[in-house]
Amino acid sequence: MTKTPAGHSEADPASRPRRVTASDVAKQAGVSRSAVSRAFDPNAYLDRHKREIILKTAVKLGYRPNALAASLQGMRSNLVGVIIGDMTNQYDAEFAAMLLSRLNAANKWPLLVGGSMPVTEEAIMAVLGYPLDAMSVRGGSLDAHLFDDCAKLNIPLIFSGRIVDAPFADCVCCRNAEGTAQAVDLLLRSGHKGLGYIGGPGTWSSDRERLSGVTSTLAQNGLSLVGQVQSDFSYEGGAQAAASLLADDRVDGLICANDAMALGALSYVRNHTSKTVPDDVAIVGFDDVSLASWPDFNLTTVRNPLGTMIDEVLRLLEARLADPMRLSETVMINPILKERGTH
Amino acid sequence: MTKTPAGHSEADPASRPRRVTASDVAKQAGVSRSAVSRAFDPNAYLDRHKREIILKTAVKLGYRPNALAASLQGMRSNLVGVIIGDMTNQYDAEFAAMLLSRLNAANKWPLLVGGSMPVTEEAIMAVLGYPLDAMSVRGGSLDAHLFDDCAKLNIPLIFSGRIVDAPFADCVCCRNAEGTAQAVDLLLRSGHKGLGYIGGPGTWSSDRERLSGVTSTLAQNGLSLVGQVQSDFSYEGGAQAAASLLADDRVDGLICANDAMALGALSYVRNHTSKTVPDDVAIVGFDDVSLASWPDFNLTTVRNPLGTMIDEVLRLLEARLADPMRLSETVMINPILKERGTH
DNA sequence: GCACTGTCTGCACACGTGTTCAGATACAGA
DNA sequence: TCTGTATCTGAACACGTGTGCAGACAGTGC
Repeated sequence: MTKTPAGHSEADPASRPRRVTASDVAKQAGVSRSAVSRAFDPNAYLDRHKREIILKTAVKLGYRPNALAASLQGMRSNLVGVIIGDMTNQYDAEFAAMLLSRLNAANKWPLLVGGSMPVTEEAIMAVLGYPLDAMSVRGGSLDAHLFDDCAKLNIPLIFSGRIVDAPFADCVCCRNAEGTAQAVDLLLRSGHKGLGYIGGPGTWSSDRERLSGVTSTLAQNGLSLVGQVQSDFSYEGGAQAAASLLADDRVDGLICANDAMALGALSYVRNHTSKTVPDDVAIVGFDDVSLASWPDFNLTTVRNPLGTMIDEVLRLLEARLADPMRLSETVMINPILKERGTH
Repeated sequence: MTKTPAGHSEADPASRPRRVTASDVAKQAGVSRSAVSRAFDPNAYLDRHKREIILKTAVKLGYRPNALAASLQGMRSNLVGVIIGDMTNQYDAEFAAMLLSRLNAANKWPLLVGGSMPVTEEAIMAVLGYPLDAMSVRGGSLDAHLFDDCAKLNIPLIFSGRIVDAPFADCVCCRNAEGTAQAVDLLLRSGHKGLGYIGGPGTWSSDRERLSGVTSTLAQNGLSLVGQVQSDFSYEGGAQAAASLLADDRVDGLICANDAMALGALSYVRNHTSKTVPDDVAIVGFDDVSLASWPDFNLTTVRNPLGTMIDEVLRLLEARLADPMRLSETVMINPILKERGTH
């Protein structure tokens, strides 16, 4: 751990584990460090010729202002924390892909928490150690005291797929109940009255909303669910749930809380029963992931509009950064029924 | 832009857009700022009682040491740049999901570039403005001068899915040619001799290697490709390519450079021809994404072992951080043929 | 009492940057 | 020559943190 300061020996640049600094550029170009700093600000007074020299030596040395040091001066860090659920889930992966590239395009740099494992609180705490401009939280369930921590650190929160009532927290969410209500209406119209529901674990509010859209619409028609299973949002889980629900011969329609489970159910019916879709069993999903429109599945589903969702997330983010004191805003997005071949 | 310093008025914490700082905690707890700093270092001398008080007020105020300010002192930033290709691609999404959560588990925080759009050079330059400990690059094609920039900034690079010869750059890559060679062998053994190849744009080395594995193995058997198409690694592209190749009746086997295209090809054969798989046409993919094993597809494919790949990426990362001067290491990973139902 | 050790503390510096501030230079107008 | 203005410059500060350093204090052995 000798930690040699390496004495600025220009001879062997590889032996210097330091980052190139503005002082290095200044020394090399024969100007003051302030001048280097000014060279990167188009509005600062600086001799045109001198600026040219500085920028040229900066390129030569590979200098790049340390964004972190800059953020100490009260500048924006342009870092945005992004808490992603389970990217092995199709919809979350598509959401992440789009959100991340949109953030990049807006010159914001996502610091990611999550991926395939459940997000731990230590992970969130660790990432709060960085001076984030904001944090985007996708679905999931987080302890409420996290909000307090973020509030104390002045880090605004933007939720998607979940409504949270907290100051300086904005939300964008799908009208889940309306979506599943439309799905039920569709199945009733196409003559399927023995409906089974494949839901998630019920821990997320959006999950519960989707269920309530089903039950209330059935109730309006004087009906109720024939069967109901809590599953795990996965393809395999959907297949298992379908197996259990279809053991009851009255079931001639399955409403699923997401597409992955709907695809699993569809696969189960095709490969493990003698029934046909949609004549014997209708299946409707939720989300409209790209797979749903593949001819192999051609799944009827409720579209949870990804683009609109992310447009709103970014709009809310910009608005919050522009005015940190603005009132919380919640945007509700209308789902769109996509009628394909499974109803 | 009045930029009020907000005069430390404890009355209205919401009007103070500053982050809670070690000095704030020190003032509140009646100790010196150094003591606060030491309270977070378990090995530092500090009165046990005093440490307790400090940690308690830190929690109350929501204090969290600014990791960025700490990184100025020569500490690791624990930030790792991650350049992801196209996460709407199945394999890349699975790769990203696993890599990101593994990084989290290792207390490294991924700063993401990319997602669904091609990665721009400006984006990479911008993210190099942060004091990254390292950068992980997945496949794709990046300008060589990027390597120079990283070298000048002392940011080690770790490539996956691509071999790059540069100092302080480590690589982990699949033996692509061997993988497609196994696939060709399999098809020849099962009696398919009229092979067509669906490749990528040919800009990535791994893409070219997969092709060469096909052609060389065919040559060893005195054969050659009946047809060949350059596509775009997508499901739709695969379907189109299959349509074009199968116009030639001699073609009774398709080797695809990735699973997405193989699934597209499979779908085309099923839905737009009278041929059956695998009797009339055999199809083999590459990667073994989770969809490939779904009963709906049951795709024979060459497994590009994700877990092993990422294990190695993390091992190389740790090794490089432990010894920045170590020689470049390239790890080659053996693909595994997964025989399912399409050959 | 003296020397020594182990524990504890605050001051002061360093890190790399943006920006203020006072001063310098050059040039125009009177 | 003097005043004023526009352009330019470097020193100095601030940001929030970790840590070296010197000193303080208490306890122990002689």
